[in-house]
Amino acid sequence: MSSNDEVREQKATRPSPRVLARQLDARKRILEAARGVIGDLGFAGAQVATVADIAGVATGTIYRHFTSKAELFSEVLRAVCERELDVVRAIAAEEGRTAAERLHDAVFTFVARALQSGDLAYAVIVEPMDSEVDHVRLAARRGLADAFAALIREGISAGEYPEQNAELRGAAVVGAFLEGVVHPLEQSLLTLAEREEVGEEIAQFCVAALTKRA
Amino acid sequence: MSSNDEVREQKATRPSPRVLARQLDARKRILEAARGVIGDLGFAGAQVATVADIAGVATGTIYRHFTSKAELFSEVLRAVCERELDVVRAIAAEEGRTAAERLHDAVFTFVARALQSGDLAYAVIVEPMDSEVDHVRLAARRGLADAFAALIREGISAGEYPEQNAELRGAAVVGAFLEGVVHPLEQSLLTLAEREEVGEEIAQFCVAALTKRA
DNA sequence: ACAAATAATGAATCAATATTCATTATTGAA
DNA sequence: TTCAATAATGAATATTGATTCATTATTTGT
Repeated sequence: MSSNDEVREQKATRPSPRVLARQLDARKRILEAARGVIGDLGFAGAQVATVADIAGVATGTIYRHFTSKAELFSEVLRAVCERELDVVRAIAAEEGRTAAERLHDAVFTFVARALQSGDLAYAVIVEPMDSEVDHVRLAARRGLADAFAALIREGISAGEYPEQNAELRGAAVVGAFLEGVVHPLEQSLLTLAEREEVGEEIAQFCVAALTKRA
Repeated sequence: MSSNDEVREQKATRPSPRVLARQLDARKRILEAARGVIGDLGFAGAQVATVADIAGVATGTIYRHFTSKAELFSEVLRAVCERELDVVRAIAAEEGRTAAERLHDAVFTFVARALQSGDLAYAVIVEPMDSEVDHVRLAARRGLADAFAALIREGISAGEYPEQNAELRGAAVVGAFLEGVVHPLEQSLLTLAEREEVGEEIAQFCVAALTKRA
């Protein structure tokens, strides 16, 4: 059957050699460009054509890597959120420290990092876009809330905290520090010292919130 | 000059009698319809034509009352937010109770009311729409944050709370209870008892958060 | 009741971009 | 080097729903 009379169709070019690398690179450039555009113009000013321009590819090329604008931006958002979630999880998993200490550090670190990233954090946390993209944002919040809920449960087991609704309080902790990030962002850029001051204040707020009232 | 030769243009119809009332009514119906649509379909499904249908007017009529879709929905959002803000302010201003008690009640009440309103609360708190509408949402959050910041300052003055960044913590309180509202909403409708349980948990969380750690 | 004026209507238009796809450039095997 | 196949391009198209506005219905003052 190799000498089939329909051989014409058999020619075929193999998938790729270094072309694959080039494509991978283009994909990466597109994602980077998208992240940059979100940071500079927010979701509001993020057009596919702009991203293509900055990435140095044609508009149509973006659709060879992503099925839609929403998918592209979802991917960006997911990546950003996942990195932050990993940081939080890593701190939460540190050994030899109380749950309260780790919770404090996780909040402090998240806030300080977010304040440093400036407008990108704003877009990630609150700026609306597509409902598909928004779904990613909600998932990220849920991920954070779950991580903190787990930490709270640990604290309860260890006797550091009184019995309480860990799920709900995990969500409240997330709400508190996200708003704590957005609030200063609406003013202006902060210095390192200011960022740490905000992070510390919010972290103390969250730790205290889990302690039983008199 | 009353017998001017250009009198034709002078005829004129007076502004209105009961027509004014009818217009006022239409305006109210449009706002109510818009609020209803937001509750049922969210901002996502909120089309001008749908609102017009429900209000019983033509699409074009909406533009005789509001300059744009964004203005219409901004107005709805503003009204909803203002009512809630008034409730919070009223509780914050009650006399003969500690700042902590009033703060507790304000949070409890806000959460319980929001959970009762269901999807409307969701849309008001987190669902994205127009950037103009979003501006109203942010303003409302700031309004709430300011109200709580004032309450915290009062608590500090009264010696109930230690020295702290009232601005920032006010924002954190708002973030905490808004997320506390959204979190349960993502699941299902709650009974009165459940709503109060959530409200109580979040209120305790917020009050505790303002107390200095050991 | 009539005419001038205003109000309401809703189908047609517009706008803003995401998405497509015919065309052109590149690539890989013979 | 040549050719078939794949990749990239970006101008043209499609979509979606807000907004307009010519037309029709109501009002008001005489």
